[in-house]
Amino acid sequence: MAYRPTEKTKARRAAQHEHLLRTALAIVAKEGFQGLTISAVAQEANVATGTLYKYFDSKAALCTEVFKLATEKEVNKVQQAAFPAPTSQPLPCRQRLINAITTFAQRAIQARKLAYALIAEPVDPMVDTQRLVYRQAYADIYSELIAEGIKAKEFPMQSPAVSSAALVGVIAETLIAPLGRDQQPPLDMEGEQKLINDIKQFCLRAVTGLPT
Amino acid sequence: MAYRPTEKTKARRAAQHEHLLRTALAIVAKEGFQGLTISAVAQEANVATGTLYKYFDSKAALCTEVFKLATEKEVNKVQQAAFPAPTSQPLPCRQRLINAITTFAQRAIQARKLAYALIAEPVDPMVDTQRLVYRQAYADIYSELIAEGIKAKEFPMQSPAVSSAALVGVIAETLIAPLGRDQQPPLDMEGEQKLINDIKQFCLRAVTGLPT
DNA sequence: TATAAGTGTGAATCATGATTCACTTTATAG
DNA sequence: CTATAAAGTGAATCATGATTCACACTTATA
Repeated sequence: MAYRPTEKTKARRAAQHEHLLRTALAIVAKEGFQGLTISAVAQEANVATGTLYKYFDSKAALCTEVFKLATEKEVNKVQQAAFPAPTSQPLPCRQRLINAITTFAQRAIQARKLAYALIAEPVDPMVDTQRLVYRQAYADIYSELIAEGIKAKEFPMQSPAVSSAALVGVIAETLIAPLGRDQQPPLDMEGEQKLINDIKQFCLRAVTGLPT
Repeated sequence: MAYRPTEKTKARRAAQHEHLLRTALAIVAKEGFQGLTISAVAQEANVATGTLYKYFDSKAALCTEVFKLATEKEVNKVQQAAFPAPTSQPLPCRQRLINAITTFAQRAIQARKLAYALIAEPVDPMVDTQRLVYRQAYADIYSELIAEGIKAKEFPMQSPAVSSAALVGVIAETLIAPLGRDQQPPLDMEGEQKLINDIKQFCLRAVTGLPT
């Protein structure tokens, strides 16, 4: 009689799903969540608006998936910086903290609009919930690193939960918020290095309790 | 011939303006900017929607005024904590920093919904611009205090602009963001003190570069 | 009291953008 | 080729909430 989904059609469906998702991500990276409308995605992806709804239950669902996609990659990079594959010569926590912050900062500056969208851009509450998860993912990395540093006596006693959230706040406010809001001219290379360095020093003092 | 505004009518107009503004503020304090709609304000204030437009050019203008009203009071309190009226025995910068942070934290916990609305709630871009001003007002206080502390050799060399923004970020992320998003049960008195203390320690280490 | 200007009204209108759905097209199995 | 299920279409519909405006009511001068 009839029709039955096959490997080929399943693959096509998955490919389309990915295509739409990446199109949406590109829009967010260029214009922020403000520019992420169903019709914009449809237009950019050369499909009709209705098609989007064959792949995503709602705009909220789409936003969530976009958020996840963007998040995973970024968080992974920072995770690797904080917890590198073990080598013969293990790095001290202090150095790994520096690496994590620098990695985050540099990637954020590279894709400032995206970083702003993920961290700070005002978005509707549905997406904001997802953002909480995202920030927590970062905080968890720092939290683990700080706990390790305390145990190793590298860092003084402190609440890893509070300190890690604080670090996320520092970075969000110093680095990302000013970048994204308006069209402030981008910093030159030199100013950028100085900014990252100032942030790094602040975070180090805060976590280590030592003058830098 | 004709009509001319008089003292009495001007006063009435000013009173009405204030009444509407305070009504709007009350809504924000209770429900956040999410609940701030023209019709909600009208209803609460017992006027028609059209009346709002006799007093405010647009919703954006109303939001801006609400923001300012709420802001000024809060910023003033912190300002006073950071720069108290000079006494015979001037306080060290370190202590004034502690006072400023504590003041902010306690007021935020008192009126958590309002604090969340002002600092972190996702709002439309028009209001977000105003928020930038608000955060900057806080940052300016810290910035001046830090600069003074550096000059007095209480604090090590650092960028006051970066450190002050970082402090705002710390407070926003650790204190306010977790409070406002969902309906997390409020902390008990003890947990609250511990949280404030952890934040205080973090900030002190960051600014002074000394173990606490 | 007559006239001009200001204030208040709230239903109607707009604007934006998500969501639906009747219909067309495409892919698969017999 | 034919029947069936899925994918794609896009104009029409909904939902939300800001904004307008023709009209009624008040207040201040002459």
